[in-house]
Amino acid sequence: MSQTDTVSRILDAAEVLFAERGFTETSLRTITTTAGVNLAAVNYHFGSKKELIQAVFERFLTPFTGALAAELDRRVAAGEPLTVEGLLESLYRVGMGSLAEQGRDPQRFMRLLGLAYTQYQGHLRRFIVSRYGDSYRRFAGLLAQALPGLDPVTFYWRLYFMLGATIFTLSSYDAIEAILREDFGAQSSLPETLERLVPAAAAMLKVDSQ
Amino acid sequence: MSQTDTVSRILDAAEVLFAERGFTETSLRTITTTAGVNLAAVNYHFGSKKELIQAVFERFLTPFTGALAAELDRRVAAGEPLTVEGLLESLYRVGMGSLAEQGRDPQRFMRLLGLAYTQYQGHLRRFIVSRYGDSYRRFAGLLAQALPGLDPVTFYWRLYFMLGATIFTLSSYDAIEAILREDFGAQSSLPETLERLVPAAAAMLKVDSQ
DNA sequence: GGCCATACTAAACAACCGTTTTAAATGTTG
DNA sequence: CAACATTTAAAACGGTTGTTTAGTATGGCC
Repeated sequence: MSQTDTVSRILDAAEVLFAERGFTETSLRTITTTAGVNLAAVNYHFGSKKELIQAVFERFLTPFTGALAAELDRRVAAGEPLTVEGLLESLYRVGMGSLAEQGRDPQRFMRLLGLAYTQYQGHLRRFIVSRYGDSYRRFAGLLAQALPGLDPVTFYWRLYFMLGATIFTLSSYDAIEAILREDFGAQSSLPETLERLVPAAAAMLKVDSQ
Repeated sequence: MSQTDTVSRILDAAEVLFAERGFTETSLRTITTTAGVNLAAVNYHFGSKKELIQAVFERFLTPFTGALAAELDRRVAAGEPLTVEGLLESLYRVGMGSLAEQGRDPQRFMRLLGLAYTQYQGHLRRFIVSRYGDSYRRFAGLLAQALPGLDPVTFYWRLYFMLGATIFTLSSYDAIEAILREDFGAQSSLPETLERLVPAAAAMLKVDSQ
């Protein structure tokens, strides 16, 4: 078993288990046994549990923000007008695509993003902000440009409303979908849900202040 | 020290600490020492940590859903037309009021609600659904009536979008407010934020499907 | 005062946690 | 093949967790 094998087996198991139960609720022993590696391997390869958590986020946020930057570059270079709906579509499409092509589950990362906000892990928030703050600010800036005349404070509150609706809904996607399927017999796919989310989120961002 | 004293001191401490750090990250020893009671008191009065968590939720959800029911009754009895904005205002006003009058912090309960969704505590979700599911369904039903012609599946997805925006934003209210205050020097109160949230959430619910 | 149920306390319990240590195995390079 | 650095392995470390036990105090009632 080569090093990269052990490392990625740990990351794979940690990713799934963290998304399922959270960080504190997942022990290194659970991770290493489901990964089929020795307990001490985590501390050997990652140093500590904190650094393992950060590595899990790094592995999906780096390709994601990279793909988003490329997509935004492409649109800007092509001179396409950047509308609110267009930007949201880019965000969601890249989020789905950059993960799906690795055969990984988009909902899982939404759950992880939700945990990063909710859980009591100061180091994680600091890590994400310092590492990916620029990507966030660029997207937010373009979105603000697509909403001229909106005062900045209102814009940022609505940006958080939008993030909340997105992260919260998609991180519970499987549970919500199961409820709706049971109550209405109508099953909906993740792309369909995103097609519902784009106009709804756009309407929230664009509504005239009372 | 009377029984109710010890019980409510434990609940007070647990409420604050749970909201701050989550359930697993808060030990019974931390709770009991900040409450100034003996460690064994939790198991004596509540049975287990799980039941303490449920008791914390019961103490604020029961008055909240009660006040919401009364408010909805009042509006229905008065023959007031129930608009989307009106229902959201009722929801938020009751949420603020029923807690503020007890001198408790509304954001704290939003954080707890957010945790109930995010954290890996199956018993909690089951407890809340079985205990307060009726209140939820009544509010959702009235909101659906205020949105005639909207197909049910789309309505429910948007309801979750709205819940996500609300819970997510308000549970991180203090952090978001601090960021905006630093970047724009404009400080906003919780009522002001809810005034921004009502039209934004209403617009999301009401937007014509593409 | 004597009795009894309720409430509290101190101490110990077994189980689990993240991490470290020490040693064995493996792979790489001269 | 020998020497070396890297990786894996088993075992133990000290510390913390939720819970239980056994004993003490407290307050009301006959």
